Amino acid sequence: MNEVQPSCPAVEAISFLQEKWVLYIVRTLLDGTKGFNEIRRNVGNCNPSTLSERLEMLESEGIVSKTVHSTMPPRTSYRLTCAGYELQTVVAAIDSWARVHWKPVPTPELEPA
Amino acid sequence: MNEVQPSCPAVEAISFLQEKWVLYIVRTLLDGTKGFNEIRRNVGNCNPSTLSERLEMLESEGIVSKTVHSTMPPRTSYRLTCAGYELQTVVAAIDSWARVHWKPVPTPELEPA
DNA sequence: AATAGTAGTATATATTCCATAGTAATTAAT
DNA sequence: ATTAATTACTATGGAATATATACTACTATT
Repeated sequence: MNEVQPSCPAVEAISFLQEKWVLYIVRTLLDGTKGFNEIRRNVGNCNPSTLSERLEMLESEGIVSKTVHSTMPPRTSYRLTCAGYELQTVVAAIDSWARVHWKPVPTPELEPA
Repeated sequence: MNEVQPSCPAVEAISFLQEKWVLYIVRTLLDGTKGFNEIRRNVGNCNPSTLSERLEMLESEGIVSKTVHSTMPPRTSYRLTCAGYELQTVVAAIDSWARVHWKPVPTPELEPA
């Protein structure tokens, strides 16, 4: 049943959601419009070439929309489209799964000397 | 809010869910127990070294459990743990998002000669 | 008796990712 | 007033990751 059939919607969706940084990017944009470097930081310091490539592809997939406010000095902003915003259900599912199933590594108590 | 904080559950979860092939592997195992090559095929022909590495990590994360039935000839099976099975909510969220938002590339009609 | 299938591992190559530097102009700090 | 930091990227070369392919020893099917 859940095999990879070429044009199954879920397969296509997974194929871009699984690309490195994408879920983090979507997740942080759920908080609102942000600039390039802001995303970069919020996402955990993605390298700029990679982020640039990911954002372009998300734009072409209709998940993210980009607005250039000025070229020099550069000032741009990225936001989720409606379709992109609805990925919040996916992020929420991950989040609640993680809250239940994530066993945090126990922080070792500092032994008093 | 949704920034990458080191030990936030969602961040940890995304960090392995985003690894290549992982979502496909989980998705296909939702259908039940499967062998190595079966997963490999169902997932879209993942290369064996990569699949092996991914399955090991999913096992160590407690998402997948492995049973060796015989070593020679090799016969092994993989299945989701309870925690792994509950990732179905994530897969379901992706699936329903995709059904709504995936615009299939229109197959061009064959022109009659 | 020959063929295909099992679960991987090993190796060499291809693809992807990363750190770093650099751009020109504005703003914040000193 | 001068300096430093910040903006959005691109370019480059090196590092990490993924890939195709061959291989194993044994069984089940043809």
